[in-house]
Amino acid sequence: MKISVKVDYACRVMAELARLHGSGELAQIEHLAKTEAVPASFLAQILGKLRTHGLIVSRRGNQGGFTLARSPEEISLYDILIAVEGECLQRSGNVAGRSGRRMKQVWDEVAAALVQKTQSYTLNQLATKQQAEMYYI
Amino acid sequence: MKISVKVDYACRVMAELARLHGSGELAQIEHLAKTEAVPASFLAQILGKLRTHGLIVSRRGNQGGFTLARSPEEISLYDILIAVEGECLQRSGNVAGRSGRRMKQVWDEVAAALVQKTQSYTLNQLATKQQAEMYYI
DNA sequence: TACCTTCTTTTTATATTTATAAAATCACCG
DNA sequence: CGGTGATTTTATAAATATAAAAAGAAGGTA
Repeated sequence: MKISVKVDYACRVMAELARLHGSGELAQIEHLAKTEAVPASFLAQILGKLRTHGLIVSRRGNQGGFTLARSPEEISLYDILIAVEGECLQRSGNVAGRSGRRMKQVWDEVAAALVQKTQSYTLNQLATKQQAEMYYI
Repeated sequence: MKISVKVDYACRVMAELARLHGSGELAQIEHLAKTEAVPASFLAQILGKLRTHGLIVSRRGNQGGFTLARSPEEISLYDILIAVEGECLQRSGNVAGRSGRRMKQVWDEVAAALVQKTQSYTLNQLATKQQAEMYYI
């Protein structure tokens, strides 16, 4: 029940893509890896997931790269979570024992709260232009 | 970002302890393992954590076993989570890159929502006597 | 005291996931 | 074509989760 660095990487990179959104330029892996401090080779796999889930689009070849598939307001933290991790707050176990069913019910309710919370954050909230500077004291 | 079987085991066993609460009897590992379908050897370790965190008390020797350290209404799902997993929704990564700080802020807010939700469930809600039967259709 | 029961701690083992890296391959553009 | 850069595949080290077992400590009892 913790946040993997993989999903954190994904969010940071998506935030950077949100900043570049609208400029018409494509961001290359190297750029994303450097500005968000993510290992480039690892990032390639993460971008693959984001792409197959339709959050970003890519173009190969010269001047290729990545860009958001839709505008930042239309992409939520939850979307990124699902793309990278599959599900959020899934139980790895089974429903057994005297309390198994009741516990599943409870976990489902807790998960629902988390879904709601993560859906309330969209990319433009994660990546306002000022934010980049705001936190350098 | 998923629920480990370990913490699910812990909650189920705590629910059973809540059912036995007040009877004056101590529950032994074997009983808990059977009624909640948890591997006994694994359970020994889990009970150790719950004990060192002050959620349950134990007695050795003949007629020994475990019982809740306080009443079911005073033990929350959050307490169990902390005892077994250490923290809830901790980020494994670091705060780096252009979006690192902002993301940490967001994760902290998401975690706060989860803390609030899990604190709202207490053991008596997880273990009402009827509940055991209620879900057998 | 001797002994049995049950918790307690530690050790060991295995499987799975996570995180990372490298290399090979494919597609696009000029 | 030729180069650039995305995409896929494969490998692997490290960490974590899960499980089993054994040795040890404590408490009660005969």
